[in-house]
Amino acid sequence: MAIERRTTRQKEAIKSVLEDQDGPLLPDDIHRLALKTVPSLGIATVYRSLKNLQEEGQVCCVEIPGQPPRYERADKGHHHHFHCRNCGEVFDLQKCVAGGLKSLAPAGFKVTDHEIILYGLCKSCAN
Amino acid sequence: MAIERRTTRQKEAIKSVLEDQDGPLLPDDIHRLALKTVPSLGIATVYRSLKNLQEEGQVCCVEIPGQPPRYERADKGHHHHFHCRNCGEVFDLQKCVAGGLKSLAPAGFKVTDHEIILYGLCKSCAN
DNA sequence: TTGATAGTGATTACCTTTTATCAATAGCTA
DNA sequence: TAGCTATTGATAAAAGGTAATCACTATCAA
Repeated sequence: MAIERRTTRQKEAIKSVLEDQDGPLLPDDIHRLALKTVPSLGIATVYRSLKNLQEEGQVCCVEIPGQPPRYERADKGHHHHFHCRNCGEVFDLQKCVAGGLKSLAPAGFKVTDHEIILYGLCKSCAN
Repeated sequence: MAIERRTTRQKEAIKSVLEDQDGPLLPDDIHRLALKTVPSLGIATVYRSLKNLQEEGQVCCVEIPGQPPRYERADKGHHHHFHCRNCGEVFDLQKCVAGGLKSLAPAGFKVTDHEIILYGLCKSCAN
């Protein structure tokens, strides 16, 4: 039988952080932000909750090459990311130029999926 | 003063593997392949050599999200990669549709660089 | 050929992120 | 409210990849 789920301040705080997010966050960022609501929150609970939220399909994982996984709400639809080389923050991009991408693959290859990451300087770091 | 570099069977074997490569390889792959030439080759030497070759600009690092770094020759020019979800192998793509990518970034952001990764099934795994 | 020393290989240590442990706490149902 | 048990938090420990150590080997200039 499925395990009974209980509502806790910790889970609510973590979900709230993810709902307010502007781009994908590191577990540590989520921890730091949720501590404002639940000062006793442990990092283990953050990892546990992220795992559960992922299984429930509420949260998805964003991976930037060479970096640990970040997490964001799963209801944002298809989009990609911008990684600032100065401050390290990751931002969502609004549109996707997926058209033409499949033509990049060699003959016989089946493309199901793609990832685009832009690098550079974010607005704050560019000035 | 710069450290004197010596030519060794180990380094030659590793360079040879990288020259024959068809796509980026994991340190472990390089080790396994180079063992055919130098049966005593240790993994530490592979890491050391890759570091040196990178510093010398002969080799560059390819990172696929959620995976350890792979290495390939640095003389291939700008290109991207295809990652097979079945066998895990990474293949080079020939062309790049970088045009229009910069328009994805929000106003004020400075794009210097980009990464495109296609996912799916390679020729062998697709049939 | 020889000697100084760069390179090697086996191993251990390391680093960072993530998971397991376990006693204590706190939701929730009856 | 009581009691069962899911959840928590602190901590230890795992996992994975990479770098450091160190005695030994092998390259290369003289």
